[in-house]
Amino acid sequence: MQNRADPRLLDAERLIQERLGDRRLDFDSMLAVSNIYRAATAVRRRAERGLLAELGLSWGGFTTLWVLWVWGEMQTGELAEECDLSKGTLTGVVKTLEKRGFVQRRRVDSDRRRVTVSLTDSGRETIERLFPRFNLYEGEMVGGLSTAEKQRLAELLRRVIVAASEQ
Amino acid sequence: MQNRADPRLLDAERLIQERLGDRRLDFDSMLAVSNIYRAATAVRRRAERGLLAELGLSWGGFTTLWVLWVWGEMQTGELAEECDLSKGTLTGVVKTLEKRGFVQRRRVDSDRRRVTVSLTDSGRETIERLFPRFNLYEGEMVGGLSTAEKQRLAELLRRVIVAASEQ
DNA sequence: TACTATCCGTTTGGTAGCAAACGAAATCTG
DNA sequence: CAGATTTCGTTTGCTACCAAACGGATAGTA
Repeated sequence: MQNRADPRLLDAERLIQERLGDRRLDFDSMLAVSNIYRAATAVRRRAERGLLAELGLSWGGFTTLWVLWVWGEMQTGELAEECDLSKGTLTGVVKTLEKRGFVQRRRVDSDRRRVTVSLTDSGRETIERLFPRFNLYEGEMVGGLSTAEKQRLAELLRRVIVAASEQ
Repeated sequence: MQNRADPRLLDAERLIQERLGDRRLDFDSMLAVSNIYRAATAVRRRAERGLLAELGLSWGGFTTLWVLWVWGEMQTGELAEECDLSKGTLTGVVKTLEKRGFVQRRRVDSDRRRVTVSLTDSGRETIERLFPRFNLYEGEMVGGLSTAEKQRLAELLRRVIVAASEQ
């Protein structure tokens, strides 16, 4: 365990250590997990406020456009999984994107339970204009890390994703 | 850039590389950021479904109880910042926790704009019983990592938090 | 004192997000 | 082919979450 006064820790982390220093708990895991969550929130907020708000897009809306751009027309279920959203949530997100004219729904003739979603021309233009800027934001947010560190970070997180997704 | 067929990548990462391999973009940053977000979602969902749902607590509700446990009675504004929530959101979360009998509000006499929040006995019992189990979950979710790797992960994320929180 | 500006927590209006229930469509079984 | 089961996407009911507007309270200024 690191020293309580370690200047590399965030203020909150130091305070927690002061308050709970004598309790028996897994500090390393706690700090790793809570920093994952804090980093995700910070990243999302920065992108939403600085970039996505211009177009009235939420993080989920942006992700959906991005996935459709990369994968092309998809069925709703697949799309939800790829966007890491429940299918119920995706219905709402797609509805919002449809209202904005970015995507369109199409019922599948061969199986009329199914619905596919695809980008409209406007949606494609939007994501093609937006993504390079988004990618610049991503670069800024991890800009303090070297290439090797970014890859290391991604790799460590990949293992957390796998472990946390089990069961 | 890593090889497209690199088996260490998640399926989605491979597909994205296949689709966008010839576009000019910052892949390392993209993978780092998107894995931060995916890991946070996975971690949150696992904790909510496996543990917090028992008590009808959301992630935000749990965080609030935890912060109050560590810091003691706090003013609303401070509490919101520490929980990484907007003050409007915190009002709602505290309202829910109050309904469940876990926290109580108190108006400050010396400045009647202010309100403090503190744990009730029931809230304290709840968090004291819950946190060790939560900490075990945290340990499982990063269980594939060595102690040094957990610390490394936390440290890398710390730098992302700082960079993404600027401005 | 009055008048302004600032500071706080809450409210408002909106989207996001989930689990569970639902209805329509397809598939399986006998 | 009829009835049961499974598989889809949507709807429902709820909490969470934010930004911005709001209203009461305090502090600053003349």
